[in-house]
Amino acid sequence: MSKAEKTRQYIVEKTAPIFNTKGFAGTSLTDMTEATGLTKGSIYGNFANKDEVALACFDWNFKKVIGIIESAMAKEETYRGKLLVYTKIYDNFLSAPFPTGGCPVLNTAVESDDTHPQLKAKSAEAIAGWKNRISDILHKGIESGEFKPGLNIEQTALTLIATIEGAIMITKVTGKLNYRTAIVQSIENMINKL
Amino acid sequence: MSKAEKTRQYIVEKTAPIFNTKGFAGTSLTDMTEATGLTKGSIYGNFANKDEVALACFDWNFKKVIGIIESAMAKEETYRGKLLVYTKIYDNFLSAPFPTGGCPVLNTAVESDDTHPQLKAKSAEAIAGWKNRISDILHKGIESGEFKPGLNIEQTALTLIATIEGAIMITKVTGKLNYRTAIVQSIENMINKL
DNA sequence: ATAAAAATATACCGATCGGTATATTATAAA
DNA sequence: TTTATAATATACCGATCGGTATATTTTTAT
Repeated sequence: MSKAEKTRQYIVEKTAPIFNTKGFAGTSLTDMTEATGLTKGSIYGNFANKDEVALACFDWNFKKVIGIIESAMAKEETYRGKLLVYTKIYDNFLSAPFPTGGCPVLNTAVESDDTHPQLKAKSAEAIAGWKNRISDILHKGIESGEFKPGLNIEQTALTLIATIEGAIMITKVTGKLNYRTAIVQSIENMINKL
Repeated sequence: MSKAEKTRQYIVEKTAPIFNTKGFAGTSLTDMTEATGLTKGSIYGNFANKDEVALACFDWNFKKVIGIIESAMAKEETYRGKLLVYTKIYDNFLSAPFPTGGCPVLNTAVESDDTHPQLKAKSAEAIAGWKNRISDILHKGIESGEFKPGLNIEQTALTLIATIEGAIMITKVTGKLNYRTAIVQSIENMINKL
């Protein structure tokens, strides 16, 4: 890894939490120089503009989430157990090692859908990938006889994602942990009925 | 209504769609003067600062949503029918007369939860009110014998809200209307099983 | 160790940011 | 119709915005 690659990585690590909390429009170059201890010249020697940093930060934040989920799923033997990872892990969604600022998909999607085509595309791609991963689990679970054969795979996957993201939004803005508990309960019920 | 009150109202009407699409940080005073045809002096003669305009705009956008839902619910005779209004109305969520930019609760909650305490408080209040309105319907529906007596009211209300908001986020960012249809289907199933 | 190349810092750009003091115009009461 | 007052426009403030040309320093390959 060259010096430039290390610095690129370092910039992303330091600024990703800022973009995920303040958003793209709310994050300034000054925020970025203060967080990294680098100068504008250094940052712009490694990235073409603010947009490129934000895009790299989204990837970084999203990969972080994926990594946490995938590694937890790997420990589960049943497909139902794998799906329940979402409810288990979600209890720590507002604390480390999850990205500071909450779910990057939710944050980025909501800010960018009318304002930033590139970030919007990345969010949409993230959701599509997430949907496919759940669909894959559901498919295998049906084949193995764990889930009912009649279930609508895509509908179930999308509903799971929608409910999880809605729960994150509600919990973060109200600060009510019992709200989270209630919704997570519903998700568990949903998964256990598959 | 005095001239000033009219102007205040006019400013809110014209800028509310901008705040709801670009967000608080993404909306500039220039956006506001261009949308209203007024000058900074005029706007700041009616509002103390940008924050106050944004807060008034949130109220305006949210009341608009409430109004649409309440009037549709009034036409329904059953409590199940009232709940199903959410699924029916949601099919038009991305078009008029809904606020430009989508659901103001979702948009404002996600942007403000780590950045703007006043807007955060308003979003949280909106969700609390929404939860109470659904809870009220569920309660009356149980009393009338329409819904099963054993159901968890708060949990059901919160799950409904979470799924609806998640669906809006997913639909807006992916642009896939069939995703919306699928999730709305799930919500309908949920309501019909109450 | 040296020289070429790459990475970083300095110093600056014009534009726009949110906000305001003051002058002008329009409103409303007498 | 006049006059006091309220509402709006003008012109400007310092600060910050995202971005860049150039100088300096640090890597890296020889």
